[in-house]
Amino acid sequence: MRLSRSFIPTMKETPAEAQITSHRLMLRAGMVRQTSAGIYAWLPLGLRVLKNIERLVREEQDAAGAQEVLMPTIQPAELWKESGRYEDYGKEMLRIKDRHDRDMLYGPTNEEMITDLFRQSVKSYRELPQILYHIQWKFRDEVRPRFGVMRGREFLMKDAYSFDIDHAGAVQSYRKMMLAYMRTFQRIGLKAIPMEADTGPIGGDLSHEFIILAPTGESQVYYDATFEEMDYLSAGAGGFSHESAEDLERFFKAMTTQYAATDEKHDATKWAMIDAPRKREGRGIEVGHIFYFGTKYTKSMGVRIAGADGKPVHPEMGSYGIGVSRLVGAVIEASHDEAGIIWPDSIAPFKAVILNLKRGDAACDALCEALYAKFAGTALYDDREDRAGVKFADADLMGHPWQVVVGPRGAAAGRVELKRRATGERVELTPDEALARIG
RNA sequence: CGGGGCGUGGCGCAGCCUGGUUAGCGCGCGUGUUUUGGGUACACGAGGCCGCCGGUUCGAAUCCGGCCGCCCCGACCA
Repeated sequence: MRLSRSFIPTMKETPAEAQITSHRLMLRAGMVRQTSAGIYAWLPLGLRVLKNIERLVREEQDAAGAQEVLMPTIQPAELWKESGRYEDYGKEMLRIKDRHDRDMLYGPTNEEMITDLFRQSVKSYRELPQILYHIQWKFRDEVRPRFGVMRGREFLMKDAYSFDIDHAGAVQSYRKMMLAYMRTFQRIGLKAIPMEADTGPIGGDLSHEFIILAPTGESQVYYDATFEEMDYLSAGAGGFSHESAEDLERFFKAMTTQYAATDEKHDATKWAMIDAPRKREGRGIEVGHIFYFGTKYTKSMGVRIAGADGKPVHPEMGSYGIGVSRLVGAVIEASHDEAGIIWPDSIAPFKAVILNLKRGDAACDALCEALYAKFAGTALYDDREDRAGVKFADADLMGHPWQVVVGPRGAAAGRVELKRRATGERVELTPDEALARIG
């Protein structure tokens, strides 16, 4: 994309409504614009990041054996009346009426709907286990939306639902999802820690929230450094496979025996027993939450399937959420500096930005065009007629992992400068060397 | 939902208390000159229902009332 032709409205100053870092940077970098309290429009740069996170989440869900579906945003109230949550959910649920005066709602979550879909088709234990997920916009009419996309009323969420014939199977599904989550967060470039959580309105008796560390987090968290040292992506010895019950068991044990707690569940006595150098504490942002809730919905909604002995059984369920749009803000909270955002390579909107420091200079223009063509759409080309300083500042602000700086001096000699955003390190290279380095 | 604050060109703000010419400043935007590796300088220019409705007044951005919107702190949440 050529910056001169793009819709990426960067700003030098921060709009007054934005207080926390990620919100300020997202507005300044031209990623989003607010349309109402807690409701945002995603502009090209922000949407690219959102899509990248969505892609990683999808890949890991698929790898764990979950199947993607897409449920509607608007749901009939009947399903919620059936489960009993139509009354329980309160004002957070946006209730609407259609032209026939039927009660509808904008989905805040999808347990009821997925359970309805399941009961329509699944009749036998032979068809289990099943894990279904979708990535869809949700609406929760928060009393007080804040922190930009991290606490919006409308948000993009990946929610998965597992169906198993018995408790043992449900636990297995739960562990699979937990592993998928740790892999997902690692790929996004985050250190996420699973912490035991209350189950809240969704109900159930086994639940973990996934928390990443960032100074602006909403709650105080404590955990053992072991979590940071683990590699959830490696396949060999020490790694974990979704397919192996032993691996999942070992993985789950590792996740639940090391100390990790939010301030609500913090146990000062246990904490005191941990070696000081292994203690990690700070503010945390919740980026995912998983629940096992057994037969809560299959009972209330009358779901029965044939068990092995031919007798009817209520399947056991779990649900698994990742705040996809929240992650965009959360990553920025965890990865930025004075100058702006620092994108992890895996979710960056562009691999690199090409800075043409002197548009109109034949050597610069030619070199930039050649580079831009080689990137084949994966780089942003700053071809604006602005001063070098403006381009440097915007490049840092937008946070591209690599900056390929093309100035008249270097261009004449066939050289460019490659800057790594995260470290600030710069090297002079030939264009081909730079391309190879970026990969 | 309790407490606090704010709404003035795209962004950041001043003006309001003490009503009175064409509503001002910085940034950004346009044109030109200048500068040419970290938000250059100068000149000229475009751009405003002063959140909305009503009231007071000869006269309202300014005073009064109502409404709407947004932000922050707290209680609550992916």
